[in-house]
Amino acid sequence: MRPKNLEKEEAIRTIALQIISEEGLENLSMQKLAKAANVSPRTIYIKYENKEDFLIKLFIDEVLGAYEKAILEKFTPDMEFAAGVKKLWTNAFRYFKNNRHAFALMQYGKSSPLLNKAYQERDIKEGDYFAPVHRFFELNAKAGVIRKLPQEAYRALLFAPMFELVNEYFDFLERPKQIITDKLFADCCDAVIKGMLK
Amino acid sequence: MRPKNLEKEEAIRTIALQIISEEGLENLSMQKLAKAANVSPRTIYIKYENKEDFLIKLFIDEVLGAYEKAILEKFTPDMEFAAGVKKLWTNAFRYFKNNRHAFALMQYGKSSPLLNKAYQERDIKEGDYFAPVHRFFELNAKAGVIRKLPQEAYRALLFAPMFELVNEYFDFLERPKQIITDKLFADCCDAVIKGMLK
DNA sequence: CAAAAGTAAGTAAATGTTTGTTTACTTATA
DNA sequence: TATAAGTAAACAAACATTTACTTACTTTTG
Repeated sequence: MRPKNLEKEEAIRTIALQIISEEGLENLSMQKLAKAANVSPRTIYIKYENKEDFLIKLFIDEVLGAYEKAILEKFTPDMEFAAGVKKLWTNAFRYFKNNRHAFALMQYGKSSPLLNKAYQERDIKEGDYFAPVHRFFELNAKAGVIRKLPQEAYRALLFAPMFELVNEYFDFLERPKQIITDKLFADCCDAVIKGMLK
Repeated sequence: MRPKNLEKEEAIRTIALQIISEEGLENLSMQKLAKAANVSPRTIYIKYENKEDFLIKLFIDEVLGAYEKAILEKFTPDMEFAAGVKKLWTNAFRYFKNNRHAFALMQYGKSSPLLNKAYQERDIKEGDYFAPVHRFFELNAKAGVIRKLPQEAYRALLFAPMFELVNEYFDFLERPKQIITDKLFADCCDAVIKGMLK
């Protein structure tokens, strides 16, 4: 049996993210992707059932999974609140800086019904998705360090500004001067922390 | 000369937003839209040059413009900081609750390169886009009420969590119990305000 | 221990469908 | 009656996916 060429599999995923990032999800076609990845359309369909299946797996495995892993590096739920939040923010900033294309598909995850559905299904099925972060909030709320709010509110207050800053960071890459520096990022993180404290 | 039917023009825009919201931007085609709006494809091309032109105008006029108008209602740059932020948040929440389809396209504005480009061009051309909010931050920073940060950081800290909460609000509409209540929304607004104060 | 057989990986080209847009024509009103 | 608004049907190009075939490797066999 002919063994599969792992380089081709990776090229398909990598180039898909590139096209989505540069031209938009609505401009990604299977034929265009195959051509750009130097592969026959059929090759994509060996691994993925159809386009929908491909996009969902790309989103969940390549983007969500890698993001989750990166953000939780050296983070534990029992960290002191400010230190924990700073760790999550710096982890995320570092990861996205090095994975711009993944960030683009991540953003689509918030608007596209297809990916949104995938996200919610995963969230329900895998109860331990971001579980350490859940637990981190829970512990700090119990200890009276932060206000008691639903997890959804914690996520909105803590992560939404971070995403927006990363977005701005990429926008400014195409302009003469970058304003989203590590210093500014840290200042914003402080503001978010302060807002959540009791 | 036969006068144009304004109802048809509106149907085109309304139904486009509906399709984008329910099936995603990538599933909106001109022929599908025409059929759904009970109109010949040609009719769309009377007013709009092509699909790109249509989407950009839909995004800017129907979504951004209406959002801007709604959010600035009874808001002035000289308002006291907490009161001003609360006004912006409640205006936005009310507007989106009544315009779910517009919110969907708004979210795409952050991911789609096409709409993103349109957004940035508008932002540059019309210097007074959200000018009252700009000025509001400027005044409060000068007065020493809030930290001094770039406008981009203010926007990230102030608006990003609000958008995320609206997003959650719509997600929870399809579940047994709504958790994004006016009360929770107000609590989160307080947290954001507190974080920005000096 | 080489050569043949078996097999999944891979390709190029074609499938029928849907796409954005246009053509040739009709309709409604100033 | 002049004219822009509107329609139905058509256009080539691009779409997702499949068909029919070849390739490259593993395993079995003589």
